[in-house]
Amino acid sequence: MPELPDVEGYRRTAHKAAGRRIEQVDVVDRSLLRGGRADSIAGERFGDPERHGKWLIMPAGDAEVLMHFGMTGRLDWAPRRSERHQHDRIVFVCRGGELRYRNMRKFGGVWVWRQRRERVTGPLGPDATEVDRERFHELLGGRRGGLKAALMDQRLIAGLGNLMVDELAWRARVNPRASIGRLSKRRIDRLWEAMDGVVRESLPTGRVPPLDGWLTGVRDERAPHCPRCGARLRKETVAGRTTAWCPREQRR
DNA sequence: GCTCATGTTCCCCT
DNA sequence: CAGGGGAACATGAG
Repeated sequence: MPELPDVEGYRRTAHKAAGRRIEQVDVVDRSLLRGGRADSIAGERFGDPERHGKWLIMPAGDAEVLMHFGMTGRLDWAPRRSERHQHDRIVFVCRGGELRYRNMRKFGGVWVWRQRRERVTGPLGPDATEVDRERFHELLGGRRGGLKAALMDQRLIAGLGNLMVDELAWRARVNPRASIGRLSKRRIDRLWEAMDGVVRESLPTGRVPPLDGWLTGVRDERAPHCPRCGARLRKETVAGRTTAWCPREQRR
């Protein structure tokens, strides 16, 4: 699940732990604690959580808890002692409840970190919520290669994932295989407007909404059709990921 | 048994 | 150096 809006939802979940004392950290699966020592934040209080792209950052005393969710991660707030899920890998037990980092496939992980964030996250571009039209043009301007790969690149813009990129390309009526260098200013404008709309409308939902009128609403069907024009959608691998688009509206 | 999955990284080419 | 393709990571669902 986790793209920008999903992680934004986890940030809201994490906020329930803000201001609370960390009684203990249960490292159920050691392999998901990718850096730092979990017991070093016992007794500290969580601060207000932040999000940058697909990263969730929780201050805890003089440390930060960095979380990445891979493809199957999530975060839950639950009463202490209530039954845990099979894939709850790291649990932050607080007064009044516990924050549970769950991850089935074990991509991503948790860091208890006191050094430069970038050493864990790698270089990240601006969060997609903070890229205005002008900045978008600047970011894409110096770039060659395919559109899809560029928008998925977290170093360029942080937070967009496979579903969102397909969604915004479809909304902008631009082919995901398009070469950036050959896109008109007008098309890049349309891409920015689509990105902005998809991001804004997804944020409150906590996911890329599979709504009527969204590509995400139909892409998982066996024979999906374009919600606008009804053409049969294409599904192929682009930039290494399963990509859905409308061959009638998103021509090369 | 097989294929596919909303992410990232690393290696090898061009 | 910039990009692209493919494999790997780990685990489940269909």
